[in-house]
Amino acid sequence: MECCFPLISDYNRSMNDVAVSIDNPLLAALNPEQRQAVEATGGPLLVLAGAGTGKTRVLTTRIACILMNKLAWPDEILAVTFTNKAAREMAERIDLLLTSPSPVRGEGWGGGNISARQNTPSLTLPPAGGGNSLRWMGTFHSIGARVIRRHAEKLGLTSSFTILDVDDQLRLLKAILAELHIDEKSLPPKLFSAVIQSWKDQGLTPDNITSAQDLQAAGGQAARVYKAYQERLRSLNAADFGDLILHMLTLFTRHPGVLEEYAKRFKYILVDEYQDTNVAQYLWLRLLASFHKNICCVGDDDQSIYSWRGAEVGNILRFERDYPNARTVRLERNYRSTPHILAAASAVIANNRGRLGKTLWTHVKDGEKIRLKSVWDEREEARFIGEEVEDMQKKGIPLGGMAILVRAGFQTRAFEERFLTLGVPYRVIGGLRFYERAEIRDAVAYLRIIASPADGLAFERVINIPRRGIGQATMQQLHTVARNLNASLYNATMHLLKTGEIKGKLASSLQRFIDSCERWRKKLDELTLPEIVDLVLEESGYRAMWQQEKTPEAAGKLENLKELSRAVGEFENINNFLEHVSLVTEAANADSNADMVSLMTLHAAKGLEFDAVFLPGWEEGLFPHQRAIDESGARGLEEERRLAYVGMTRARKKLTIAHAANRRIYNQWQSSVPSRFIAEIPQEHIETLDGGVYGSAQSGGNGNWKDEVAAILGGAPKKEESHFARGARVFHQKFGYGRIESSSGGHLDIAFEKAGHKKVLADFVKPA
DNA sequence: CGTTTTTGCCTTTTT
DNA sequence: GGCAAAAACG
Repeated sequence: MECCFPLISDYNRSMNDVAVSIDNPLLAALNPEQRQAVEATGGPLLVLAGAGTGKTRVLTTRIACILMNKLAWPDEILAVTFTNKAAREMAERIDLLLTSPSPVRGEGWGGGNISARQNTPSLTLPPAGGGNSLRWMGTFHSIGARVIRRHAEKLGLTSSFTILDVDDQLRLLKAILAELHIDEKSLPPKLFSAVIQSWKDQGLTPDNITSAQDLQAAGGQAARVYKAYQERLRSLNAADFGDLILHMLTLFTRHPGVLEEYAKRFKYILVDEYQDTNVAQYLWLRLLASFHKNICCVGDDDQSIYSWRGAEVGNILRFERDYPNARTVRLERNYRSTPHILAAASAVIANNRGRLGKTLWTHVKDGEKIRLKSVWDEREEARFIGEEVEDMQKKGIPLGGMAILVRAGFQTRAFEERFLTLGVPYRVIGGLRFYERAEIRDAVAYLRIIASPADGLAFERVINIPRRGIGQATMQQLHTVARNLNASLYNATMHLLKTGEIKGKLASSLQRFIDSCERWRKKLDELTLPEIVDLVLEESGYRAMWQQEKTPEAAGKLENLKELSRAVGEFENINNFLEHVSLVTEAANADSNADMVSLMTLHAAKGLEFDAVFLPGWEEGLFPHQRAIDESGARGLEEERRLAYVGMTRARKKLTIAHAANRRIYNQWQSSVPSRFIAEIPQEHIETLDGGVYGSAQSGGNGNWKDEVAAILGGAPKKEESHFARGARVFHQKFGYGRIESSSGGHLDIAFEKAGHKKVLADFVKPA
C-alpha cells in the first residue's frame, strides 16, 4: 500500500519554523538533547529514547510548547499511545505543565514509578485526553474507533457498531468453520484468529491476500475464512480490534477526501513507543503525516518486545528513509539506574545486531553491583527472594518499590506461595483484567442487548445464563430461522414466538427474556445507568445465580458486579460506557496505593521502574525461552535479549538475578544451565552471592564456569530424564526429527515432524 | 438439556 | 499437576 496522497505542499512551512522561544521556562528543566527534541517542531523527527532517559517528559513538554506558542490548537494535535494508561499519564502531565507556572525541577521524573502512580480502577476514569482538550490524544484503537464511527457508513457499518472481544471473535469463527465444513479438530478457531489477526496487523484486507505463503495458511483455508469472517462482522455491525486500525486504512485509501480532511487537520503528530507499531499502524501514520509532515516518533529499538503481536522494529529502523528530511535525536542520559546496572544492561544488549545503537550514561557515581544468586530449585529461589525482600524492607525500602519480574506467568506461583507463608503483601499485575472476567462480560452482554438488540453474540452469550432451559437444539433452530429471514437472533426469536413455532415451557421462557429486554430498554430514559444495571442483574436472575453459590469466588463475583454498577455511573449514556469497556482493559485492583511487592511478567513491566528489581529464572530454555528460539531463531533470541534489557533497566538501585539448577515445569523436573545472558554481563559488574549450589564454581571468576555448571549438573539426580528436556529437538533413526513432548523413566513421547506422535525409548534417540 | 468423565492444553498478550 | 473445554452419559 503506497502512500497515494498527492496534496503535498509546504503552505504551512513558515508557521512550523517559528522557533520555540528559548527563555521558555519549560525548557529550562531539560538536558540539551531533550531540548533539541522539543524544539525541533518543524518536520519529521525520530527520538531514540533509551530506557529511563525521560521520553515521556520530552513528549509532554513538546506538546505543551506547541500549545503555548500557538503553533497549533489542541484539536490539531494527534498524539497516539498504545495503552490507555500511557495516554492518561501524558494528559495529566501536560495539564501540569500548562497550569503550573514553574515546572517541577529535578532529575528525571522520567518513567512511571508504580508506587507513586495512582493505579486507580480505570473503568471509572473518563477517556484520556479530556482535561486539556487534547481531543486526539489516545490509543491507536480508541482513535480508530472514533474515526470509524464518524465515517461508518463508508465502511458498511453504522455509527453504533459494536467492538468484539476475543470471546466473541472465537465464537464467530467457530460458527463460520462449521458453516464452511472445516474440521475444528485439525484447524482450531484459534489458529484462524491468529492468522487473521496477523493479516490485519499487516494492513491486509481479504482482497489483498495474494502471496503463496498466505494462501496456504491454515491448511489453505484461512483466506476464505477471513473473507467470510469479515462479511459476518459487517452483517453483525461489528468490528474486532484489528479492524479498528484496518478500517481506517481502507477509509483513507478509498476516500481521499476523508484522508485530506484528517491529514490537514493534524498539524502535529506524536507517537509514543514507536518500536511497537505494526505495519497497519505504520501505514496509517504515514498517510496522516503526508500533508504537514510534522511527525515525531519516540521509541527505543532495544525495547521492542512485541514482535509476536505484529510489532515491526523495522518501522523505527526505516524512519530516516521514509522521511528524507528527518532529524534524529538520541536521548542517552539515563536518570534512573546506577552505573553498574546501566553498564550491565548495555553489555547484554550490545550482543544484538542491527541496532540503531545508543550508549546510556549517567552522572551518578556510586551504586551497588548486580547480585547474582544460584539456587537449587524454584522453591529455594522463592525462599531466597522472600528473605531478600524482608531484608530490604527492614533497611527502609518500601515493598511498593520492589518488583519480581518473570519470563512466564507460571513462575509467579512459587513466589505467591512463599509470600503467603511469610505474610508479605504482594500483588500480581496482569492476569485477568476486569472486563475479561466472566461475570463482567455477562453483565455487559445484557447491556449490549439492551443497547442494540441485533447484537447476536451478546444474545448468544447470555440467553441461557442463568439457565433458562435453552440449549444447543434451540439455539440451532434460532440460528437457522435468523439466517433464513436475514434477521438477528433477537428478531428471529420474536418471529418464532409470534408464529407459535415454539411452544410450551421453552416459549414462555424465551418470551420472558424478550419481554424483560424490552422493558429494560424502555427504562433507559427514566433511570440512571447504575439503576439500569441493578435492575437487569436483579430481574434477569443473574445476581441470584451467584448468590445461590456459596463459594468464595461467587462472593468475589458479586463484588465485581457491584463495582460495575458503580462504574457505569461515570458515563453519560450506555453507549459511552460500552465503548469504554471494550477499549479499556485494566484491572480494577482497588487498593493499589498499598505497600506491596509487585509480581509481573517482563512484558508487563515495560515502562515501570522500581528501587529494587528481582529477575528470577535466568536459565536456558526458560529465559531465553526455548520456544522463542525454536520459532524465530536468531530473531527470537534477540527479542529475548531485549526482554532481558527491559528487565534490567527497570531497576533504580538494586538488581538481583537468580537462576535455579532444577525447575519443575508441569510436574516434570528439568535441570538447566544458567542463561547465556548472565554470561554476557561483564564480571566487574557482578557480585556473586554464596550459598547457592554452585556459587563456588562461579566465584572462581574464570570464563568457563558454564562448563563447570554443566559438569555439576551431570551429577544431579534424574540425569537421564533431564538429558532430554521437554521441547528439545531430537533425532531418531527411523522417525527422523522431532520434538520431545514428555518423558518418563526412559520413555519419551515425541512429536515427529514427519511420522507424527510416537512413544519411543530414550536409548534410540539422540539430540539433534 | 444438564451432569459427569475425558481430553488437551501449558510464553509473552498494550487494545 | 491442574484447569478448562469437549465428549459422553443419563
